[in-house]
Amino acid sequence: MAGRRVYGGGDGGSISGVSSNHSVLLHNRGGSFASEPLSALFLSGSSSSTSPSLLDCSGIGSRSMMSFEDIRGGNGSNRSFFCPFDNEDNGDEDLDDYFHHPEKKRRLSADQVRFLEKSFETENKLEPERKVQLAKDLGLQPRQVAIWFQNRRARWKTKQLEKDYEALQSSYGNLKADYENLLKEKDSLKAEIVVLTDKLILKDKERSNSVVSEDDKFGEEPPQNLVDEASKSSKLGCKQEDMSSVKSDIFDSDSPHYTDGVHSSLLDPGDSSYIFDPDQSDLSQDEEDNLGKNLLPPCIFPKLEDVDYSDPPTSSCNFVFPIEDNALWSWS
DNA sequence: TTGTGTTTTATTGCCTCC
DNA sequence: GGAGGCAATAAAACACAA
Repeated sequence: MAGRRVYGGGDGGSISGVSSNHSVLLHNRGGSFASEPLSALFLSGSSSSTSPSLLDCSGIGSRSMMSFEDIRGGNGSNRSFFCPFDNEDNGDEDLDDYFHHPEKKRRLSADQVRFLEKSFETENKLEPERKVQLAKDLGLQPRQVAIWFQNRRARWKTKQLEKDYEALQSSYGNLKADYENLLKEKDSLKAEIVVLTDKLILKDKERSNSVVSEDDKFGEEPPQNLVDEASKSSKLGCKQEDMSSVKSDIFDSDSPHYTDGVHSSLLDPGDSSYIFDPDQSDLSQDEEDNLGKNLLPPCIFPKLEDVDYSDPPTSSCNFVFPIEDNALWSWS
């Protein structure tokens, strides 16, 4: 490890300047290598009032450490970390095994893990005193306790990220459903507009016809006041810039507003201009001209006297659109 | 039994804090 | 500058299907 971290010293263990994991394991399992303070630490472990009873591994002598009583009931792989030679029948074999394969890892016993888990639930950070105490109680090196907590925190973080991801995913699903509902609503409102527009065009034609027949009564030239009124009406209804702002998104279901599925402007209730932004129109100039001149002739708008302007419209059926800075509202 | 994927234990290097 | 945390990673242990 290139001398970066010296295991043991600060953690209560002692590895006499040898810092590889290999050496740590030698110390753990072969107590004869342990320095005096480390031996004292582990041999005093059974005095802890909070720990389950910790056993000295008889038959191993100074090399043996302690373990939970019930850990010993497990299979070979569940032997106590510090008491790997508790099977008297093959003790020598194990001993031999350890000194020839000192790098072998041993998993913590189920009870040790339970104990650590409980401790982790209480507090997922480990103060030095607590670390030493836990190590004492479990018959582990403080360093091992620290590593366990570190790995446990990493696992916890991963799980937390998974939870957060699921929450975000479900939130996204809800937003998407809302968005799709809004799109449907928008489509139906557009259809409604088309129907009403047709009706108005029809009505206007009828009215024109009646005007023409009235004209017939007075000769070929219409009276000047009617010409003026028609001209005024035309200006009111078809100011080109007003019309483009009205038409662009009404007739544009593929507006760039919606290119990414969830558009911030759409979702932002503070952005009242999102529906009628003229810059967002993707119609050609010809189409726009047609919309301005033909599709929405001046007469599709009700005459001023036919509309109640006392309250701003809340329904799209009014033909006056509930938008801020709408030129239609600046007529009066 | 063996191959393979997953979990657990441990190391390394970098970073921050005191 | 040392201690400790974290991310990335290695490697042993384990689980399990074929």
